[in-house]
Amino acid sequence: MTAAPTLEDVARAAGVSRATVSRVINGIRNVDPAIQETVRRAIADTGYVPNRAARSLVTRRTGAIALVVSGAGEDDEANPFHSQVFADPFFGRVASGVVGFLRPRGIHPILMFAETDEARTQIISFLRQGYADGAILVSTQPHDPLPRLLSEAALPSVLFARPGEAIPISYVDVAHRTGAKLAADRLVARGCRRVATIAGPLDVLAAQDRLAGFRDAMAAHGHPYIPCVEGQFTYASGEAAMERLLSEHPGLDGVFVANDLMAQGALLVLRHHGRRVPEDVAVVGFDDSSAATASRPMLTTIRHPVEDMAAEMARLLLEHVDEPGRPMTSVIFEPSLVVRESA
Amino acid sequence: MTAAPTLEDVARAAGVSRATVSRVINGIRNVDPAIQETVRRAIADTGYVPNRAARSLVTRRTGAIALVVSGAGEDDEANPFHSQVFADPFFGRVASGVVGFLRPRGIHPILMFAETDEARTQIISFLRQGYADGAILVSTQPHDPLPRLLSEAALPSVLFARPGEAIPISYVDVAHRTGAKLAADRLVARGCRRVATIAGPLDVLAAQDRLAGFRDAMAAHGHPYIPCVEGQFTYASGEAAMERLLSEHPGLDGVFVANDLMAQGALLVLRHHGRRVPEDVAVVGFDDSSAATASRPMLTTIRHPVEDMAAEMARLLLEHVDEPGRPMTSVIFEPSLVVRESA
DNA sequence: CGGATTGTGGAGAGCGCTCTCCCGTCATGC
DNA sequence: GCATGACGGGAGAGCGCTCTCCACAATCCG
Repeated sequence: MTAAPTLEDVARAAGVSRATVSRVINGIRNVDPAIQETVRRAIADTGYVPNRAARSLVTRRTGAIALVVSGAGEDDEANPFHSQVFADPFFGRVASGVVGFLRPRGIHPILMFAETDEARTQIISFLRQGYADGAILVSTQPHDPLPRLLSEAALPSVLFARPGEAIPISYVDVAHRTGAKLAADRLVARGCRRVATIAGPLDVLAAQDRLAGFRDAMAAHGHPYIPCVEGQFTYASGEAAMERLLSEHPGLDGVFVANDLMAQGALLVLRHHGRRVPEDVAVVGFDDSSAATASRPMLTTIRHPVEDMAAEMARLLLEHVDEPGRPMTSVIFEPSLVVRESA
Repeated sequence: MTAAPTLEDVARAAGVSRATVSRVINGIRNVDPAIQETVRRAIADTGYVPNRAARSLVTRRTGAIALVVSGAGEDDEANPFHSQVFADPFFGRVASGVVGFLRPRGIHPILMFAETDEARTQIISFLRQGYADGAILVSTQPHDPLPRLLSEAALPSVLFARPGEAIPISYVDVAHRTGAKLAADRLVARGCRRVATIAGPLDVLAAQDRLAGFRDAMAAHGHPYIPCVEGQFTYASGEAAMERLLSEHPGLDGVFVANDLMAQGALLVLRHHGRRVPEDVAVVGFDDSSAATASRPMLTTIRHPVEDMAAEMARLLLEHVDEPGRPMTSVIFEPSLVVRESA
């Protein structure tokens, strides 16, 4: 195999200078149409393909972006973090949204996983080396250090969900309060009178917002006091919270659970106590995750427009890459109610 | 923000030449330990990170590889190809296997989708530009042109499954005949005496091998004639094939179906005809896809070691990248029987 | 009609790195 | 003793591209 043709070769074939060929390729400045035509033919004849490394070297752009999934799953040999991520339909929706936006623009995402501090450091180093121009970060961990690291390294990046600490970084999020209100409206519309809620860990912003939103909406419906038990967004904590709620408020007829996983646990406990769902107790979850359709009865829940949010992340990121000085932005999306069986 | 430090800066700080710093970083040739130490300190002090573009330019390596999913799904606005891919657990297993191998080596895959000829051409162009050193290709389409394009462009690549045409390209595959034999053994062991099979489209190699392997194994068990109906690997074709089989051989008591999707269709038809599975008719599928656990009764099926296969693809690819002249290789994996409810 | 302005192409300087030479310094062997 | 070679370091030539600067021609305006 002979060496790949370079700009120089094309220029020689077309009888022009290297600069002119570059201009034609990049469509920068005006070039005489006749010369353009000659150059294009020369490119086709030589089978020229621009060398990305050389271009990157001078433009300081790679034309690639990283899709980073950060979190702290129980990472072990048999079931590593990345495998858990792929098994989660949420990630599929994010990736699909990102790809949908980036692909028409000729950009392909680089997949990275950050489940340990070492991995996170490595990712920052990779980005600084210029493997990608920026990062789209999906964090499954409440106090992820990666947003801060990205921000400090001044790497263009966009997060899914508002960061826990106040970090100058762009993000997209869902209107948690509106979602909680949808849940409240649904429960009230079904005629629930004694409503309680299982909140997420209250050091997580999303959990705070969902609780506050739910309480506000219920208050507006004339229910100023809503019993609440805090959970940890896990299945087991959902069970425990439901047990407690049931023992303290045996007469309840409606529960808003701050995520589907806990709701799934709550459903099980309700059944053990002989409560029928939704006849005796209506349950509304949050997230529309796979747990929502996996549980019996299937969960009525609040759905994020994940694909749209992911596409918006990609759009924001490209803006930041193109215009480094640009101020940080956040875009909030409206969730919707998905009615299934549980409420 | 000041400009990122370069090798030159580090060299100056350490009081050595650029070449020496480069040698320390790349661990090439011997460098005096004292000088090494000085250089390392200088690197830490300056916060130096090598520039990938510059390195790529001279080494002609990117240190990145592409994970390409090619196919021809019904791609439309509402449900684009990439979204179908992410929804498929098979892809998740492949990606997970690839990532598991590549990540410890500091390599992150670039995700690419090729569902149209245009996309395929673009991918070849991307690879030729040096976005990645090679490609891992998972093709969901029997007569995919991409393997040939990759081979012709002399791009290091490894396929999942043997290509339809004879193309000089490395691949990993599963021993379809062995898998079919496992199915035959299972049916015979359950006492099935009147066994039939639903094959895949016989222009697909895998389908041919599964059929041939099944017939050979059944012949060895003393059943030289096995009725067969050809399907298209789709749910609907599985239904149609089962209908036909049942009408032509109403007394059958065992079916080997060449993939799970068709088996799922077959199961439904058997139920409609009042046959109990597995009591009246035992059914064995192939692939251990999500359809296997989604169907009722759950399918006994043949499982590929997908993660291992994917990791092997990555390993082979890196070999090809490191040693361009290396002959094409194929690695065949042994499938296993997963016993569930249907047989 | 002259000077200013605009439009178009070429020359050439790097971008930051690797890697081939080359040179000086020792240890080695006859 | 000196030729020989091994070893460790420096000098510098590019890798292929973009982009600034410059030259030149054509157009414009007063």
